Amino acid sequence: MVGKRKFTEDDVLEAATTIFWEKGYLATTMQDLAEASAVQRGSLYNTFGSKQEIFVRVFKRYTEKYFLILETDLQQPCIISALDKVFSSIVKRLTGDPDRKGCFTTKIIMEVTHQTDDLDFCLQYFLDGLEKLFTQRLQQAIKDKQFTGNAKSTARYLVALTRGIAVTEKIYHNKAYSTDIYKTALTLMPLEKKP
Amino acid sequence: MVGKRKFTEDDVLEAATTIFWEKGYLATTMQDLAEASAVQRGSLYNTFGSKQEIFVRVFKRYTEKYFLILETDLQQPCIISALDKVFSSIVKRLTGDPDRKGCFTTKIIMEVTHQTDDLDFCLQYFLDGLEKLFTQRLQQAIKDKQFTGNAKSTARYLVALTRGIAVTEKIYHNKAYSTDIYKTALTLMPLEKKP
DNA sequence: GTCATCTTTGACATAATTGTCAAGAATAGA
DNA sequence: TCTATTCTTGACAATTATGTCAAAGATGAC
Repeated sequence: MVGKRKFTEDDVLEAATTIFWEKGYLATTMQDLAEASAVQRGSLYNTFGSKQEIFVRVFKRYTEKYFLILETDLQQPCIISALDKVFSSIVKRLTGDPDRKGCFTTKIIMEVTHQTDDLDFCLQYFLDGLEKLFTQRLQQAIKDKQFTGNAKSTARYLVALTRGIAVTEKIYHNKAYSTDIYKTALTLMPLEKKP
Repeated sequence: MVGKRKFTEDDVLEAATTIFWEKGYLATTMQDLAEASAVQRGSLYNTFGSKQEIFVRVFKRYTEKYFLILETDLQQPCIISALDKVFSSIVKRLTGDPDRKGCFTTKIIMEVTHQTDDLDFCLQYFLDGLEKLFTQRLQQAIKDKQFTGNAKSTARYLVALTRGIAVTEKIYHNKAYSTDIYKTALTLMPLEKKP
């Protein structure tokens, strides 16, 4: 059958996400994407233009979903619970994947930063978003007298910590290990429980 | 001139380190390594066998050098100074590279973990080594009454933090930003200055 | 000086990837 | 029904990587 589009762009992006996640950006070929999405290579070029354009859309799509999850996890009334929820959620996702693909964004950041401006923009936008969400929540905690400290600096520190856990988790893939790390970190923080 | 080896293995490994660092493992070709080391592709196969074997030797070589630096930086008598030295040393190296290659080991970990057992072993050996060195130093600090806390958990937390800084630094490449992160972290730690 | 050994070197066949394109087929609108 | 449009499909040429190998040159032990 020829003449009418036989796929949705979102389905392709979903399939492409898996492939990019597994193989990384550079090692993924248009052939891989075509097979994974069951769409001909030519059609992918027609629809998306290039591998990079597919990737940018994949990454943006992933970013939006990630922000939603983080925002939700942060909505606990108590800052201790909120941060605990964020980290346990991260650890759960990382260690719950039988394929051990690891953290998608961290993998991509370490692989493709400084290759093209379009990619750089996506990646920085992602980290900026994390920082912003943590900062907002910490500012709220300060207002609520649950936190004493600098919101922005602490937010950056927490962003780095999430990335660090992503890296060590890739090697050890051990829930107890990753949990120990973030519990240790949270114990150190100037947090006060006021529900 | 033919008949006698015209290169040293270490020179090849040094050149290969740069290439792997810049391009990552998968994207690096034997052709790249041949050009960078000025050694024919055939000679590389003769001498090392395969790209993976070259890489394993590159990574082990790098690991040894890294351990030496970390061990040295940790040898400050005061634990506060020791950790500050370690992190400032890391940040200095990362932000001091005009090519912005980022952290070699973190990049490789996120790229190639779970591809082959040989690679996995190298990577885990590296992280295990970091943890061990941090643990030993923290145990010493406990003896010196400079630190109260769990040495092993804290060591793992510090390892994760170094990896996290490596990731955020890759994006922002900003010394003040990275410094802010580790200073924020160190401020939180139960450290006491006793020189 | 001779010979065995160790390397280099260029070549080769195979395979994979890329980006493009022309031909063909289904659909929608007039 | 006719036509313009849209998309699929298979094919193509160009490029690149891989792993191997035979020919040939230099060296050192004897």
